[in-house]
Amino acid sequence: MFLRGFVSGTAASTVVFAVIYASVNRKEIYRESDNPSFEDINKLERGREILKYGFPNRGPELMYYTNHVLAYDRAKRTPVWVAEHITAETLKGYASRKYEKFLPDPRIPQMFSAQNSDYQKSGWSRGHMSPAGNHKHSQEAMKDSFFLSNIVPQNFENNAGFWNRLEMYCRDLTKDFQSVRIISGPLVMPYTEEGKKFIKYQIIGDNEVAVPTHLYKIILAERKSQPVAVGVFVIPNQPLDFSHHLSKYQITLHQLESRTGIKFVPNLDLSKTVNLCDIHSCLI
DNA sequence: CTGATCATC
DNA sequence: GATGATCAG
Repeated sequence: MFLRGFVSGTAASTVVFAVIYASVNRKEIYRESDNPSFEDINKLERGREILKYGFPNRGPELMYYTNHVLAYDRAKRTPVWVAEHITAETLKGYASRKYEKFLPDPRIPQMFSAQNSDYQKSGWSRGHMSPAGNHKHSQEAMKDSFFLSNIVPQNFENNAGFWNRLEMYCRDLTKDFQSVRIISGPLVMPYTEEGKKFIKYQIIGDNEVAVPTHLYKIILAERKSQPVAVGVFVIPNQPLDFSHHLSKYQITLHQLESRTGIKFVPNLDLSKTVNLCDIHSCLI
């Protein structure tokens, strides 16, 4: 079974603590800024003068929806990451995707937003990060999931196949765990050429939506209010044979952090290679 | 479940 | 262009 290797992985516990401590750490930062020193006040006032007429604010603010939260990448016109929380209860219901269609997110300024026309005839399908199937308890929640802010250009066969199986696996986890939290997103991985590293990715449509080279999911399950299992998946955005072993697709926590914007605890060893699961045994 | 596409109004 | 039926993995 999937679960065995899943729970026992050493990287698993590392990421559990990383996710949990991230929020604690932010509170400490806020506490410091509540009581700034004189030097900090001088910097703040000087900074306000420097930035008097504005500045390019590229820090993605969190966007909250009925049943998911995301950070949006205005340059790539895709989410940076999408977070969700599912339980056996929230997966029940009769909400259906037949009532919904993909729409540009009205909360994203048009010049930074993807349009359906970008995807049509691009060769890439519109792939949910927070899946429609995770919002069956609420038609409104499902409607939110069809905003293009939750969508990434994804290989069609991968979307209907391997990625779909991974989403099904996440839902299955709620049978064994009281609660499952999932962070999903697109990833552009570098390649090496003549000893140098490069990043290259396709852009589609008039709005130049970025096609990721990979997709990832970070899964944290919970039992008796304790996180007891976690998995990190990084899979290429291409047709995948279910029987193929993905051990070669390894990634360090540092790479994951720098490419996704997800923040891990400061004292974590980010050079540690994440132990990717043996997908073959996972999904059967 | 995951999607696109085509006929129809 | 919107909608619903149909098709495919």
